[in-house]
Amino acid sequence: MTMNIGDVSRRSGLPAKTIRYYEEIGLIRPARSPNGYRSFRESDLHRLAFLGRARALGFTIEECRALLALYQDDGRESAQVKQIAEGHLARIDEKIAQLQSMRATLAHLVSCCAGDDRPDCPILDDLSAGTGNCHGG
Amino acid sequence: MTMNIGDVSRRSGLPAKTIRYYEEIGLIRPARSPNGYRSFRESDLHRLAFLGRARALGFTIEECRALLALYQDDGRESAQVKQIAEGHLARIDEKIAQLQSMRATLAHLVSCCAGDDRPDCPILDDLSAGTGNCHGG
DNA sequence: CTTGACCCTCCAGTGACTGGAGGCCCTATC
DNA sequence: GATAGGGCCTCCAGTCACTGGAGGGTCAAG
Repeated sequence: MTMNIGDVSRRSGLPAKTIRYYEEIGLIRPARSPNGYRSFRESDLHRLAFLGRARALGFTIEECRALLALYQDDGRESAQVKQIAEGHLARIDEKIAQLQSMRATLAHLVSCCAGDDRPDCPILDDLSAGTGNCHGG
Repeated sequence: MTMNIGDVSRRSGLPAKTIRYYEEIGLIRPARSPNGYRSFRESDLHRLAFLGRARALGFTIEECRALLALYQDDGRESAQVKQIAEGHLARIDEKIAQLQSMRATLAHLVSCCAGDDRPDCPILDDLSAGTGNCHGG
């Protein structure tokens, strides 16, 4: 009927530690067996799976909390959900842009570095001087 | 001749807190004035600028430590530097791929959501069921 | 002599877990 | 009845790279 933490861990793919943590911060409220063990129902598992997917999409814990609340709320407006998702999407785009900028600089420096047994290194030169370019420039 | 922390902060662009932290973890070793203030030389500032640029490229603190050590080491081989940079580049590529995958899923879901005052929401449907698709395919 | 800007140390918090110590519960086996 | 094992519990500490704040000393100007 109900499951122990190991069962929901296997079925949700979330580590038991993470599930305990989610309870601690109030994302789930599993019942307790007389022996003190957490006792999960299917609805708890469903909630955990929801959380696992939302986290896998990169939503923060607080966004997950908000999404869960909207999910439970029959009077929600889909605009509220969309707003959270769009905000997150914008954050992702920012991060991608930042990483791509790093990547470009770094790839250029790497391509300039001989990578042999001599000490000359355009990577260190750039970090040292901040010129931002090497021979291939 | 020497600078206080506020000066190097302005000239390096790093917050004073960060500079103190870098000292605490042994990345820099500024001298001290009789009054207890940190007393930075140009060489300290140079080191901090190096750190700032390396961090801006996303290197971890430990990688920065290794890069600084190589920078100081006349007997280095550029291959050592290149290896660190290539490792970091690979990590960046991984992160970009992961973010782009998230982005694709999320953008699709967002495009499927009406974002109006009705409760129906393909984003929540997906998080709830994990189907990974909505009407638009 | 006071104001204000600057500097100091130490402690706590961030996000989202993760690892580990120390100990209880339950089933199976000898 | 003792023991071995696996699973569960709580609580504390650590991760990464800072960041914020309390509480207090230092210094130049007016």
